[in-house]
Amino acid sequence: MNNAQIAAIFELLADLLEFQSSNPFRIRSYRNSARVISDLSESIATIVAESPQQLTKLDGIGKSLAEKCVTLVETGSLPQLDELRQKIPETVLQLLRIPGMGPKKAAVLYQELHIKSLDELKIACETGQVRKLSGFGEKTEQAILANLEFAATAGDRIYWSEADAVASDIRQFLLEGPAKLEQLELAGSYRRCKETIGDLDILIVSQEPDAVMDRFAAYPSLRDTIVRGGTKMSIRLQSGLQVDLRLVPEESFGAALQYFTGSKEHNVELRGRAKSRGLKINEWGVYRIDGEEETYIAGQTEEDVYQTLELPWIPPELRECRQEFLWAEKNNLPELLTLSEIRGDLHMHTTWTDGRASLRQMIDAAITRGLEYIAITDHSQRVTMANGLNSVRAREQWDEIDRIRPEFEGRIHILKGIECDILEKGGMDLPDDVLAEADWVLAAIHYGQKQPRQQITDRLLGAIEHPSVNAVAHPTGRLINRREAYDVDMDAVFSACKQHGKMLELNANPLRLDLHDTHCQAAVQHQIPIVINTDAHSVEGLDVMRFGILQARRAGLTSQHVANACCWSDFSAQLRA
DNA sequence: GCCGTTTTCGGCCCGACTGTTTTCAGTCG
Repeated sequence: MNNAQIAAIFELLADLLEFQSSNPFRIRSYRNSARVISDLSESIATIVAESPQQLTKLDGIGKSLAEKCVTLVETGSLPQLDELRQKIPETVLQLLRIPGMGPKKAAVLYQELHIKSLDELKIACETGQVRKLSGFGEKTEQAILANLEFAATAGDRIYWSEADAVASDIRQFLLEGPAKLEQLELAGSYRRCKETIGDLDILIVSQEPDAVMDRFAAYPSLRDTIVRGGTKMSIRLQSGLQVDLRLVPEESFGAALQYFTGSKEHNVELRGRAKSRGLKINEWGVYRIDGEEETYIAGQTEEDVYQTLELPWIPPELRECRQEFLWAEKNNLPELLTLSEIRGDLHMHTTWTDGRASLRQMIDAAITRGLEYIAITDHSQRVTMANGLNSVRAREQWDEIDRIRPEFEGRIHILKGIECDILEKGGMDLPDDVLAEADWVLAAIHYGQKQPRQQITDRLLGAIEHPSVNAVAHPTGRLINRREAYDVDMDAVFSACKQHGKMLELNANPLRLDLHDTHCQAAVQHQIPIVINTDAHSVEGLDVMRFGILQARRAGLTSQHVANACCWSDFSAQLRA
């Protein structure tokens, strides 16, 4: 049983306990542990095998949850979970996905009307049974009917890049409205630059709140208004995306921005720290508590809020309650990587295989984007679908690069590269003598992704040990929201990269973002250089670099950790070494 | 269920909005 599976079981337990209206803090413990376990780069199974007492050293995992981890690893099941499943059919959890439907209401529906699915709920609403229940009314019944269709998709998160496009559009729409806005900022997971976004949060300071909300209500792709109060309004777009808008006073803007940026876990930690100092933090500001008296002491800027806890401002990308408080306490926050620090891009395709732009077009586009060096890395022959290069064509392409290099002398350095497949049976897709002629070799798995853990791991280790390979491309193979990562022992991959001096790619494609941020952190701990590449299949594809940068920032990476943030002379020296 | 320089019990972040209620519970973020 791997970490993701254990985390999923703890999440399910939390859902089932919530449905039973168990102690909310107990539920939170399960959710916390799920988060900690899925963020962990070490495998729980390995810890259980080697030294199970280490489990309780993990933040948020105590005696009880540690025992459950051991049981799960050793038996693959959990008696407590089986018992709960006996009592509550898992399908009733669907009810919780309806906006406005929480555990209390869902439990009443299940207990009073024996409703176990969305279909049954629809019939009960249409026949007017729901309104008769205590605590329910006609409006609730109508709201359930109106929200039922969202239940199927609720919880679906969109890519950060998509959210960014929507956010920019709404921002512009609001700024162009008649109401004067003194401040406008997007908060939430969008501001933290998470891989995927559940909804958008907008904070505004304005003297004309009604006019702002009227403008918001007139947004062209609005589908309906969910709530509208004095300071808060929520809408749903036609795409299903929810957008929350909040109006805050000037003196609260920083506190609100901090609060609504989250993460929840970061805020819980922050408020705990405030409490121990006799302070209280909410979205309106920081208050000193003196008996019954509450005195506002800060809140206009985020810096002010952190300052009251003697902490420096923490970049939003780091606010996940991982290491940021430890860094901040020592005034040792990393100087996070920026796009302008990137000097090279070492993974891109051309019309020689499945790229849409020619070799020259890609080179020109890289120059336009200010890159100092690039590697042309078309697919190898195994990727037949993409017209992958065999030995002959690979050498032809490299000869072509040799021929045109002088034209670009002094403008850009071009590496003769290849994205060479790691074959299903193990080994590289091109002969050693061919690979030895390349300047830069990426090793990648495209086939046999469903193989068992040991087989995938062995294939990767074989590639890492190969003398011509420089880096592993998209090391886990996951596609966000579409395909799970293949099952691989990342600890073994890290050790092998460290031992053989190889790099790991952070693929900047917003669908991939592979390595995961926690893997990047683990790689840094192993002193493995990260190389952030676009994997561009077109000229425009080179522009996804910025998404890779955001991922790197969330991992706490600085230019020191990233190989292609080096200038050409340092990078080429590193290659020769 | 976790945690501890208020340490083995008693806390655990906090406020807005809605609908169903006559003062508040449930939900959400």
